[in-house]
Amino acid sequence: MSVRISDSTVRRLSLYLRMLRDLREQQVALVSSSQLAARTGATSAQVRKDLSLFGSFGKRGRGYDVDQLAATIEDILGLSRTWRVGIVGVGKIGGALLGYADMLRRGFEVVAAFDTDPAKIGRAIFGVRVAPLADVERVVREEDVEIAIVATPPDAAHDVAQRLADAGVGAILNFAPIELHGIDGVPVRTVDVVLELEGLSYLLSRPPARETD
Amino acid sequence: MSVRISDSTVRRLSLYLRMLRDLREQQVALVSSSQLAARTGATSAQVRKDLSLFGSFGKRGRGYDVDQLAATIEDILGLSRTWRVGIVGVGKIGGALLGYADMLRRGFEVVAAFDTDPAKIGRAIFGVRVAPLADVERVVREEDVEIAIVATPPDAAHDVAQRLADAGVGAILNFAPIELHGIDGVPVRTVDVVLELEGLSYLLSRPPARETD
DNA sequence: CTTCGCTTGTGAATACTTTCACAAGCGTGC
DNA sequence: GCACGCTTGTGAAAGTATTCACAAGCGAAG
Repeated sequence: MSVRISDSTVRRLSLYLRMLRDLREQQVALVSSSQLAARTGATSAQVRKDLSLFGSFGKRGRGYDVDQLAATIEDILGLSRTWRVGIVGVGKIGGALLGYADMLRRGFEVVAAFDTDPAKIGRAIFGVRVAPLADVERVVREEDVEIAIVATPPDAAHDVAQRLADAGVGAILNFAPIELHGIDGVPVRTVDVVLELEGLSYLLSRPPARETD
Repeated sequence: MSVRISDSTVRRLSLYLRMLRDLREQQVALVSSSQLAARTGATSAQVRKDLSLFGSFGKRGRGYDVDQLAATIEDILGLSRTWRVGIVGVGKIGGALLGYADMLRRGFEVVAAFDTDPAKIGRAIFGVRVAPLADVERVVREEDVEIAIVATPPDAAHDVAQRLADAGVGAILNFAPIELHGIDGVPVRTVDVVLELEGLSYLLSRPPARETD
């Protein structure tokens, strides 16, 4: 039965879920696909198609039950639990992520942090003690780190990612400006701020699309 | 002549460019589409197709001239110049971006920063003086901010983005965990760390794809 | 000057995503 | 219990993106 679900569908599911949680908080009971679409930048047909890939959750003529749909998407995305996250590299970006309260609120708890800088090792930052990178294998095992965030300089990133994969981490979120691939069978996603800026640069450099053309 | 260029193509062009700049530094003169593909996670056919959208830059039998192709892609992406960037919200993430040296090295200079916190206003962080958010219109004009980074709490983000657009900013990179749309004709990209983590959570929650299935 | 190895550029084919459009169905009101 | 307004679920159509596969062409070697 299981179809391959595209990345963009998963991304949209996250957005739907975020909106559903808001609605849940506001005690709204029902929501239609077009309401979901309006605030997530999708179309109503897309919302329905996305959801239909996993089952039939709505009531014709009424819409979707907010509580139930939220719970369903949480299940689909694996968000009915808290994930244990480790951060490698407690520099500017790694440090900012360590203290990013939204992560914990949304189900990702930072349980370990690593660095090579002796000035940082041993200190606790936002309640997490920074361990030496050398101990990464042991700490990943002991703390049961499931998802790792790589926030090292680019030249260290590939090596670190491979060590994390070998140590048993299940997925990696990479902030180093380098393409990480061929890391075992561990999925890697890269967040690259400058890449995003370059995309905007491209748009700004095009002759602005005028109506009359 | 101008075709619509997809987002993914632009993204890949950025990756090619990054690799070409490395090669340029190492004095490599020529590169083939398959070499470009290998380190960027694309296929060689895709590299050639991407480039062919803009013209014919290679030499059959030899590959692409590194210097010339780098310059061409820089032109396409609008990266032969430095862009003036403003950051709104000097919290953990905004502050980290302020000091992110890679941005400047790759052509994005932070020329303005804003916050509402009186403790931060007036202080210079990484050489940039923090202005009160109230002055955003004036400072954007005076400093000629072309691209703005929104790193405010989510409930302030939409408002801030609209003010930036009205003040003449040409593009927005949003770090607030909220979908920003309907901001005039100004392109907006959102970087959402938790969204990426949720995507990984989905992958980790699927029954691992085995060969024998 | 010709052959050979290699690589580009690109139509055609395939795969994937999104949009369309409408029958099916739910619940309210009469 | 019937009709009506509204919304889902979904095949089919349209639109995009990627991969295939090969002729065209470059340069080196002989």
